[in-house]
Amino acid sequence: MAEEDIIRAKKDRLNWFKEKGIEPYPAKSPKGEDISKIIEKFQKQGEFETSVTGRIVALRRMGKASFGVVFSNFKKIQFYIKRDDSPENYDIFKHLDIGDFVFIKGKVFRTKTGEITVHTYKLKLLAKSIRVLPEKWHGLRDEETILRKRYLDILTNENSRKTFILRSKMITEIRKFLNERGFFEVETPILQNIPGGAEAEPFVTHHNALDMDLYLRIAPELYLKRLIVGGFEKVYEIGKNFRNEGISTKHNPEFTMLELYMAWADFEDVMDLCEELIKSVAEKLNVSTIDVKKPFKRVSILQTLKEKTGFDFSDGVDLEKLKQTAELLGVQLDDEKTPSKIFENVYEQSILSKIDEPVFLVDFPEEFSPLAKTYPNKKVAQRFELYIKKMEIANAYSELNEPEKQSAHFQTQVRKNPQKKVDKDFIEALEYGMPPTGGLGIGLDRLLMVLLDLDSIKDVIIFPHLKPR
RNA sequence: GAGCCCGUAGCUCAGUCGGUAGAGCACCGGCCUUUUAAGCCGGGUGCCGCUGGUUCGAUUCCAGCCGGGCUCACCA
Repeated sequence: MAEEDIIRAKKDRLNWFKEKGIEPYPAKSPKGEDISKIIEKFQKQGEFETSVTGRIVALRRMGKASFGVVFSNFKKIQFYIKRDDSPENYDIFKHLDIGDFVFIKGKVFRTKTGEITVHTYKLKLLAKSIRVLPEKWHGLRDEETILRKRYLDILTNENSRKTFILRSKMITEIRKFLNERGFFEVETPILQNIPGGAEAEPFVTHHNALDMDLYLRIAPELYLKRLIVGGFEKVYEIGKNFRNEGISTKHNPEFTMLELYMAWADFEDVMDLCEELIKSVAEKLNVSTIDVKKPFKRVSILQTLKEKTGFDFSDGVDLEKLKQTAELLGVQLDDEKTPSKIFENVYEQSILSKIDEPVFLVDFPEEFSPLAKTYPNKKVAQRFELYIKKMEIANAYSELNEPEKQSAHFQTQVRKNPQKKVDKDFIEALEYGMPPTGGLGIGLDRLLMVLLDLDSIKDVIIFPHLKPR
């Protein structure tokens, strides 16, 4: 039977209810007892009367008596219904389909094969389904359908469901961790006039009434630092960033970031906090992918390169020296690249390539870190990036709070890319004075990937971006 | 954006060295009052991703396109 015919058959049964004067999509719903509670209670006290609401996920009809399975709150319980108990109820039952939502009232008992079952004596339709759910045994396997029809994925695949439950728990635990330490949660603009705080291509949108283009934020950084200027000494934001670039197993055009800023702290204080935060979350989620006993490694990029090649970039980056470094280390450089890209390739291929465990890379050249403070008399940023399984998870600095220097860095960026604009308002905020501040950004999608040992960002984003069909 | 792989029924999957397809679940009809991947008897769903080409004949071979996966690039 073709899908169309199946849908027609289901609609026929839907109409049967209508013709009987039974509303197939009632607004009011009776409240059922939680399935896990029913099972618990039965194991303690034996038979009792109960009611359940849920979706029918299996039917075993046997003429004058039948079994089915209802599913609610991701728990299942079997029900039993017999014609002789109530021919009216049995008539309703005969017009139900897998996928329908029902209310069942009955007595909990144990069948002779040992299954805890609700012996139904009242049955009510709560919502009709007119489509075919994925197959009961294999569930939904097709990667594309899983992503496009996530509702069917979480309905049928327990692993997938668990991922998103853990995602929610992860974010809850992060909030708890930060709130307990006196951090203040804020929401800053997603629609921005000047997209700043990161090196990325923004999405452009348009405000009709003002007749002006706006940008979806690529980072909340510059706004959060304004709040430090304003006197909030520990602030954080959890929210989406939008970057108009390629999609991959590690990149979704919109992704969730945690950014936090704390006054009276530098990047090393933030490093301790970051490690503590991630270990605490790993413990709370009860995952074994992060060794919470072992301190995270700390590796200086510039020192390592100096040891390996003799080249020292702590007084600035020379493009020729950088290229020679790459060559010496056997780093593959495909085509024309920006110095910062070459540098990234160098440390990724020569330092990170062997390290799977969490590692803080420190000591980045100042010129690749326009928002970070440097060490005195050096061109080395006080910055770290946390890598786990070769994936960048976090990025942090001692925040640059010297307005002139920040302004100069912005102007350099504009010189390199005339599309960019200097955020003068941010500079002005710094001119009022910002205390010494440490800042941190953690990519939460990627953090979850690492915690759950998943290889694709699409597995941790409940509705990842896909091209329209 | 580039390379490689994939796309068969609503779902999970076979298959066709070129003669337009098949199994289980689901679905339809019948039997069945404690089943549980219920069972038994009968039914067989399909622009074989789309568009062209080669061919007497294409779901199969070839090309282009669409969608997905992986790798790379951009980036986080």
